[in-house]
Amino acid sequence: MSTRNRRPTIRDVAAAAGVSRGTVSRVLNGGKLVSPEARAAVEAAIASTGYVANQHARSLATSRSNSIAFLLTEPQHLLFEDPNFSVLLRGVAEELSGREIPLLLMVAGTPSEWRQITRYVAAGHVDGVLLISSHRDNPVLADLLAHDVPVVACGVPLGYEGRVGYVAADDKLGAVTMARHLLERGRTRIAMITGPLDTSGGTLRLEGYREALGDLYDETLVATGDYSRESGRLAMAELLRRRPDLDAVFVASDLMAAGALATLQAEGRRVPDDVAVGGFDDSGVAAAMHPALTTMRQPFGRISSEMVRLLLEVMEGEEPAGIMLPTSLVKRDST
Amino acid sequence: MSTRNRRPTIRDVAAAAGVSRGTVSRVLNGGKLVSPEARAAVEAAIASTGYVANQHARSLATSRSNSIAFLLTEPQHLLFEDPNFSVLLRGVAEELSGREIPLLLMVAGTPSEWRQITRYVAAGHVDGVLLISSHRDNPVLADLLAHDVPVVACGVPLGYEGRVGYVAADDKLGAVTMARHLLERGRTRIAMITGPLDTSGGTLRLEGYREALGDLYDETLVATGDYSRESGRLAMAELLRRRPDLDAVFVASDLMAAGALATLQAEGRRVPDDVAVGGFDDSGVAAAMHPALTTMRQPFGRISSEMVRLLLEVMEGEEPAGIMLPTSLVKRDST
DNA sequence: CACGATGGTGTGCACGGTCACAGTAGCGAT
DNA sequence: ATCGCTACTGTGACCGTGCACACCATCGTG
Repeated sequence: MSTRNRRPTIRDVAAAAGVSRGTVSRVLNGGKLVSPEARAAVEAAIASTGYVANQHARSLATSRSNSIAFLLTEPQHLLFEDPNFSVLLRGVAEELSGREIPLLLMVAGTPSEWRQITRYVAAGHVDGVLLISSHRDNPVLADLLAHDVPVVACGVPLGYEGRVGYVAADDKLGAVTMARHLLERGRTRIAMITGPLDTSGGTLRLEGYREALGDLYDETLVATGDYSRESGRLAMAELLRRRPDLDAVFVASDLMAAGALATLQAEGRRVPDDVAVGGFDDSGVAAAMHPALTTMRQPFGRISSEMVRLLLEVMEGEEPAGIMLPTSLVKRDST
Repeated sequence: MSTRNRRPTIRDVAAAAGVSRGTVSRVLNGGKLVSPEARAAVEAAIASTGYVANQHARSLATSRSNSIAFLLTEPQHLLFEDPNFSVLLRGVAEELSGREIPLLLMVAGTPSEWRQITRYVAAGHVDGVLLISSHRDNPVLADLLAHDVPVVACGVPLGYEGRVGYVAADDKLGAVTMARHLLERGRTRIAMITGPLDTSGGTLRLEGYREALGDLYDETLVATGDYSRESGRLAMAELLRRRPDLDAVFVASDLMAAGALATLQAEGRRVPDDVAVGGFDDSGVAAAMHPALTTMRQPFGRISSEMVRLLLEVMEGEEPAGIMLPTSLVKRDST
């Protein structure tokens, strides 16, 4: 007399409600062609039997999985270090939890994992993909598009504009804003530590900085990092070697800014008196730094919710749109 | 002449290989009763057709989903702030990526989400659950066990020892180690900022501290936080008010230690000269703090890989085991 | 030579849904 | 009375697998 008989199926519900499977199915899928009495009976039967639809059977019949993937095509250590990923992930999970759409987390850091994931996704195991931070030479995006998989990218997808939906912060304008802010503070030898230049965020922030600086721009003021704290530390050291006279630095991520700040302080530069430091992201570390970091806030909450919304639209057959969200300057103590 | 006909099925493969569906199925599932020629033919056919098994059909037939869930039963903002979660998540994803087992991320911070998730999991949509940080009053664990869902918890599951598998760092011994380290440094008025006391990590670290202090223990030296940076800041302020004479503080997480450090510095206490600070976790912020934080390293990599290994075992029908992993003291500049 | 093992293979059914289609009842209009 | 229309309901086929079972050679053995 175990209660571990069998999960109730749609047939059990139909029997309990005195209707047919078809009617139960219609109730489940919100069809309008159901009489009020039948609907009530079915709903009562569902409650009394404790019925929960079998997603696998449903997927088999409809060939839709009703799930989406959060795909990270970065070496794993970046998920580990960069807080932005987890912030995005959180936003997406939150946005999705109300909609009963399961979220699959996929991390593919190596070419062999790229192939594996592509195969898996192309096989129809997920209905759509939220693609995070794809470098330009990464073939995953092209493969997904070739298989008609709905994709929404985070950040402008270099080389695929118009063919794939995306949500991005306005990196260029943000960089312009920060650079102008530093100029207004009276700084004239403003260095920059960029992100990887094969990503849209990396290049666009550099572009904005360059544009805002105008004649003050000089390539000896620019060093490149990879968004890790350590790379910020190294890039700052390199910049100080090349341009000991610099009086400000715009760092393309808060985490790199933390590294840069450590270098500056180790070298005895006072921040912001000797060198002003501006970051990008407004991640958790920004406010906790000493001095607290002036930075450009990215609207991560909106980015993730818009990504989800857009992906669902694309999955419905809409044309992929591109959404650009504004960043905002958060003034603290480092500038 | 579109290539968008239809995904190849096991029948297509069978036809291409000149064998029956059954034989293809046997090859796919590693059955031994297949002749070498048939196996070779099937493998060639799989390659030429680009066949990928339909997971939904397979799950329907076997009533196993071949996926596991990473279930976070915390208010969402903690995922946002606490870096340990993402470190664990990364470890789990890494461990799983080699095994072709998809990982579902579920976040359930409210009672209504708990019910929803429980329903979903109990309906058989995942084969097992990695449960992260369940507070004692959380009914999710009990519900999952009641539905015979294989579960492995992170940290000792208070009240369920023996009934559910778990992987934990040795919190108590770690706390003893840190407390002794502070004693060896000659400190005698050692305060503690604990984690939430309805979690095993929270109580066990307090126990270890208390045991190591012996006669030096005094309840005015203890304040409670919730693992957030802000709570560390507040708890430290409270401790300084109660015991301005304290000369060391053991903080139950690095993030809270960062908050505590900020308070200490704001109050003009020199670290470590006036007050030594010890953390717990060895998360990314520890080495980046000023001064760099002495802390207990938790073996997150091993924790996540052992959790996965253990869960797979339980899913195979093994009895749930408990695994305790050692922590290690990382001496830096704050003690 | 009959026989039972043994290794290999093909086939029907079940898994739990969805969906197209056929069917029915009620009702107003012709 | 017949017809067509509308609102609803039931049914069978099908989605792509795995699995139990039946079957078929082959071969060594008594």
